[in-house]
Amino acid sequence: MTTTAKPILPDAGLDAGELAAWRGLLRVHAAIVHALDAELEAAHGLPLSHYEVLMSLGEAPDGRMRMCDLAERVLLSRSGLTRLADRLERDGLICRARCSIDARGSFACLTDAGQDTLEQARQTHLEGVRRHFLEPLGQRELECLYAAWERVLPGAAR
Amino acid sequence: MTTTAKPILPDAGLDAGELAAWRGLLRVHAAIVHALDAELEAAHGLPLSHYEVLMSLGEAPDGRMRMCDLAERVLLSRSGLTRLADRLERDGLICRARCSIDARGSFACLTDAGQDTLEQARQTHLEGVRRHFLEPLGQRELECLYAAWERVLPGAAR
DNA sequence: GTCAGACCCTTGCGTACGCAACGACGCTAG
DNA sequence: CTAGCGTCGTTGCGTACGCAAGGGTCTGAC
Repeated sequence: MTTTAKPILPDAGLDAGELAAWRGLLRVHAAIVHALDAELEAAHGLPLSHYEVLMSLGEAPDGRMRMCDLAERVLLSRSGLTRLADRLERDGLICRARCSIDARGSFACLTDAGQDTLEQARQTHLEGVRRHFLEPLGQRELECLYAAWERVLPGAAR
Repeated sequence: MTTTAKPILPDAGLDAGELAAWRGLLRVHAAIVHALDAELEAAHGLPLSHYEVLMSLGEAPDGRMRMCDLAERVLLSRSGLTRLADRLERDGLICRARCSIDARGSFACLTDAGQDTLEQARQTHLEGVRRHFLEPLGQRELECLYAAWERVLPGAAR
């Protein structure tokens, strides 16, 4: 508390402020992700994980991305993304395309249906992020969060 | 839709600062949780989810908690906790006790082995939380994070 | 040319989780 | 007492994920 640094014992527990910052991260993350997922599912039958893929593709040039880049973007393992892409392909929201330059790789491409779904779901998702996360925070907190992320994981927010 | 705050288009995307705050939350959470889990597993063969149960019990009076309270504490569904408790019981780290007051309920209780494991793993976990999360942040950022959590999810940090 | 090693995506397998349903039990009203 | 409803923990079932292994492909050294 009074100590900004730590002349504390090596195995000292966390003080109240540290604990609050840490537990808050876990609880806020869990609560918001759960709420966003539920809202997206209720409004469009689309899980958050699906939306995140569509959104990533929507932001990418030509609406397509290499599978390995996409996996990194949506915080999934490659095998995890393979199966998520399988589901999205089955639903007609994306399609795969062989990469002409590197025959090892393949692209995930947004289909027209995927684009439509993305545009509809986008409203719900943005509104949810604003309501659950951004609106309660002021400009000061937002800047402070960004600064914190940059210190903890440089480049995490791009 | 009728934007309460901003005079932006109804479907306006997030600006750079908002996006950074939001994406940072997702990425920082994923990175830290993954790192903590890997370190705990490497050092003690204990997944983070197991540790969180032991820690919660260790903080509770008499080292025991009702299953439903414990589930809420570790951010799991009741069924999820039932099976997690099964694994911990099989490993001898906790045991179940019938609740004499309410015969519907049961307690999860820390065993001696569970206490030992907790004490060993505690060092690793605290050190990880400090190194990955607390140390990069200054006192100012910590307080700001706490304030942010309190606005987003009052009481989230207790 | 070709061979070793790295990379990309997929697949087999094991595991962890949530939802819904269930039985056991507590609580309250009548 | 007992009927009705809510709560507690568990279980069946379906699903999502990661790790490790595998086949196809690229690259660079020789």
